[in-house]
Amino acid sequence: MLPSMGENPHAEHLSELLEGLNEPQREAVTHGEGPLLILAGAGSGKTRVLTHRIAYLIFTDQAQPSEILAITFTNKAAREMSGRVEGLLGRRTRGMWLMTFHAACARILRAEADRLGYTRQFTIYDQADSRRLVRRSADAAGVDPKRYTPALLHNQISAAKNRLQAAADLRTAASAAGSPFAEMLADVYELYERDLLRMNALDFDDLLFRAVNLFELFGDVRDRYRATFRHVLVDEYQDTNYAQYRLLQLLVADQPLRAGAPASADGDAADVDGGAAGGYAVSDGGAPVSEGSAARARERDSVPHRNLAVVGDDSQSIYSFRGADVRNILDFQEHFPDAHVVKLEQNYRSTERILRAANAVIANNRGGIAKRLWSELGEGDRVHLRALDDEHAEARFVVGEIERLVDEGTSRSEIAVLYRTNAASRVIEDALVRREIAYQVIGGTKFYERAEIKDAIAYLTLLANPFDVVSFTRIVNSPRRGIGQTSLARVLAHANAMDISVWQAASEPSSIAGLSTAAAKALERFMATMAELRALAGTGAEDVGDDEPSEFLDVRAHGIGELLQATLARSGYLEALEAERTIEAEGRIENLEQLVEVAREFDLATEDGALGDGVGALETFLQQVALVADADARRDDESLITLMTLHNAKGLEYEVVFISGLEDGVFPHSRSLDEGSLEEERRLFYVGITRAMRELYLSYARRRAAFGTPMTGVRSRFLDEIPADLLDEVDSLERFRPGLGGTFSSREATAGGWARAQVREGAVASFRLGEDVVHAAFGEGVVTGVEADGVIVVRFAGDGSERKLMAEYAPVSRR
DNA sequence: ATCCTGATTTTTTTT
DNA sequence: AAATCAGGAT
Repeated sequence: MLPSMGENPHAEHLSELLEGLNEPQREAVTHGEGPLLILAGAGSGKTRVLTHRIAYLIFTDQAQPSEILAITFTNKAAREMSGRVEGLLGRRTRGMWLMTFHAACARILRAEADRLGYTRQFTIYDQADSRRLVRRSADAAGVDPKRYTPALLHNQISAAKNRLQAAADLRTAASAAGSPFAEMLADVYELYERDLLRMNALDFDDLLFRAVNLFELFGDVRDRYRATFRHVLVDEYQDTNYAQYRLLQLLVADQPLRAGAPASADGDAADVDGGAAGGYAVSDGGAPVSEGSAARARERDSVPHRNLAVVGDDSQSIYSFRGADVRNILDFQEHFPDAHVVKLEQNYRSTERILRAANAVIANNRGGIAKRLWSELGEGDRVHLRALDDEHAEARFVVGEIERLVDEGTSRSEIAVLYRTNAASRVIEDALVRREIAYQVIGGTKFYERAEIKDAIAYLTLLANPFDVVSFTRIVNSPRRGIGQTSLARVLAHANAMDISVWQAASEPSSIAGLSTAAAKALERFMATMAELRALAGTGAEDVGDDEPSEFLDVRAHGIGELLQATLARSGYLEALEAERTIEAEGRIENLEQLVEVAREFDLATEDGALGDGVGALETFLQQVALVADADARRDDESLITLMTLHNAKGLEYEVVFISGLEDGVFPHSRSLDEGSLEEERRLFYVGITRAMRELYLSYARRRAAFGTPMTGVRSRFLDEIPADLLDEVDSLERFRPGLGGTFSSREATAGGWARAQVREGAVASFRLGEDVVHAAFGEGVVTGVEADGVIVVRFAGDGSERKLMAEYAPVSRR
């Protein structure tokens, strides 16, 4: 299978490519056809292996760039990998698909939208948009929003989608189980789905779900992509969910190999929507296949090639809350019995002591694939552990230590402070500001989630997709135009009744029943502005509201930057902000200017027709904006300390790492204790530890304010899992160990933060199967399972949900 | 329709 | 402590 190096024109590249790789790395890079599982411990050079493998496939002529689909989880990772592949290949990366799951699916769906009953201008709703829509659906279904919050309902729907369950599947299951909660959920899900389709919109989960639908319903489409992507590579495979697994399955293999897939993955295919199979012309133009490779692809048959290379580390699986399933990586060899397996255990990042701490911590998890990280970087310093009086003292300690390190010559860009929840950044920020140390916070309040940015985007979105009710609702009265709740409701009702787009309904205010003259006039002015902008965007308004897919807006003539600027000016949005004359408004204006700048950059970057796929520039821009997380905006600025959550830190490395808030209830988080997902918290700790190259600082506070009220806390149980000889624990006097004469034991005191208040003292945790229990938050229930480690499974009467609880710590008792 | 005020709630983690 | 929400006044 391997071409001999002598005949290969790239021979010198090849040896260069393999130089400096260790044995298992080289094995992974040079693996030929067929499934490949790369178990890559933290810091073991997995990105290197992935990028070199891509280059190797191309140099050995096993694949053209356009035949490679490389998938990451974040845009940042995609960009990084793209840069590195370019470094190896030069310009030969053109045509390669190197992007996130969501971006790849969005691109495919844009090209094939008509097959599923959408137009190519479909909107992508982020979580906030989706939630707003769920709220409306729940409202329409008569659900009490107090009892079932839109957030809870959306989570349930999202989870269902990640399991590839459509509303109809939930309905079937609900009837079978006779659960009123499930019936209600199915109601909301149905309404939500109907609205999404009507608005020509997809939520995040739909991107995956609909892509799977597409491949399942249309074999020809699936075959086309299957033939196109001869090699599929996936990074962070431990974080894939069922939908992603299924998608890969469809791309590289024939049958679903996993038995016992959650519920009926087949039932939903028919459910996509009424119009799905309804005779849309098969589009040929949208196929993302370049001329040459298309020809080559056609020569090959569509027999699944099984060329799937996945890289991951089960010990770093930390996204189960969003549907990720570690089993995907654990069972890879069952899914692909002929898989070649490579283990990367040599770590090139951290000193020995840090790795020993990490190994010791993760050893407390059961199951998983045995790995033992080692490095040649020497012993290194011990892990620093500090106990502080409260969170302010902790922040001062962290900042003081940062000042010392910087004085000694450490670059600020080499220092990161990690915490469990976004809210925890505030105290540390305060301390940094006080000492005048520049920093950046990754994640948290996101640029693209700011109201003014979302407003601006909504304007553009409505121009592209006249069906988008969410965007319309958002901007119709922003800035204030005198179109309030009542008028808005009338417009929406009218659009609904007449079965026309909101745009069309709003364009003729006179025909809307019950609309006040003032409101009608305001609406008329608003729509005149929008029509103007739409004309500026390069399209007549005549196709708006038709069910026929409209042509893409041609903004090429002006550019999106200009369109955006015109939008902000003519809508009166900027004017309204300027009139406020507040510092806050000034900040908003600055943000908007930044967004215009982003749009201009986009215009420049796509000037040379790099857009491809025959997709409109505006759609592409909006899609790009919808799919970027703020974590991508990390700057490698020399002068900034970096603050972020542990989740955001995955994949990164720093010379010096602080992990703060190591208290039970904070980390591990109280909520995860309730749900019995302690092992995932431990993996998160493992991820945090392994970010550190040289120095690792762990800290906790004995007292910490939760919701404004101070609470006493206990140091994290995870700290006791690190062998004492690895620790440098200066504050030994105040250090507390259970059973050594402390005033409380870790059994009585518990979960920090608000959960602590719910805990009764001395509740001895022993529950039996079938016992009736009552929980402080979830109400009455019955024990349906008793697991190891004091974990019990309880089915609650209230909502029929089944939850795993830590009997010892959850506020649950016999009744 | 909009603004003000007091009450209530918030803290996982994110593509 | 801060942000969001509900209800009532303007």
